[in-house]
Amino acid sequence: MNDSKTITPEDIAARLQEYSINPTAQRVEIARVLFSRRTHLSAEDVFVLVNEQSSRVSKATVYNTLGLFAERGLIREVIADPARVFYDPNTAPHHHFYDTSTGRLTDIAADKVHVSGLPAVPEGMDVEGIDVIVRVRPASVDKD
Amino acid sequence: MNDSKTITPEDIAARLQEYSINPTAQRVEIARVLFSRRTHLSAEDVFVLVNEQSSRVSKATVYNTLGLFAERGLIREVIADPARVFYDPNTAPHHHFYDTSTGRLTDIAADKVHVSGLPAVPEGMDVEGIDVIVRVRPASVDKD
DNA sequence: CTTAATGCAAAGGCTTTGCAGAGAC
DNA sequence: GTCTCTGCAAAGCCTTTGCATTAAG
Repeated sequence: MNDSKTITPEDIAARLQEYSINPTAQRVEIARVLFSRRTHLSAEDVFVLVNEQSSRVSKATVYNTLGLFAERGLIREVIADPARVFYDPNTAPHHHFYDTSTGRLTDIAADKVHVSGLPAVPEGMDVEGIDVIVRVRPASVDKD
Repeated sequence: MNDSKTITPEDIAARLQEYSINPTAQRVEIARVLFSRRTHLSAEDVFVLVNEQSSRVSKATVYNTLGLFAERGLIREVIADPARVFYDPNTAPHHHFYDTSTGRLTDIAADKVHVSGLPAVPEGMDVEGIDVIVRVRPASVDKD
């Protein structure tokens, strides 16, 4: 329970273990990058940031680790950009603005948003989550 | 305005022209595939379906044409599956169930759904659309 | 003839995979 | 020593692009 901006490797390791993830050095580094920025990062972003810091982590490990984190529920995949997956360390329910001109994502706090009138899910299905993506673009000042 | 299931090439051509799209043979074929199925089709799906029918259309043309259609507003891109873009001939506001185990999309009529409490969009931005994607998975009967 | 669209194949970007080597206990 | 993780490089998809050919008026 550390709610300041300083996150220690031990905090990270503990968190990984809560999600049944063996906290290896690389995984801790990757998690640290994610949780210290608290933004939407692509695998490439993570790869760059991790290698900027201390350890060397290969691309394969970055991809595998992000997949593992997402599968275990430590982070969330955001599918909004057709070209790449973003990983979001914020697993609390929330939504996104997606700027179609730049591909940039911005958070929308979920407590402000209410989605009503959704039909029952198909038989035998469980809801995993609800993504609300508000697609925005620069106003028509500069449209072509 | 033809609301029966039979869509003639002339209907299609007229519709393309409403969207300032020059109705070539290939484009009409592609549009026909989309509007006669009224489902979410990937570029690959369209490619297969178009070539099953009459004319031969290359993959490049399928991709370029789908992009053109989407850009002009004739169809809508649905970004829900990290692996491929789906194209939706239904441009009326509506939402989707996304089965994460199969990648299949199902429509949710928009008139049933109400999204409230969205914050104002960032300065200088216009809302292009709101996507609500309800991610579902088979209930825990058969989980692994 | 002139302009626009098509098709082929190559290239490009993101992601996954196979397998050998390194690390942890 | 055994089991797991990591890293490299190759391969796999989906999609885009360059350019010559073809179609349209």
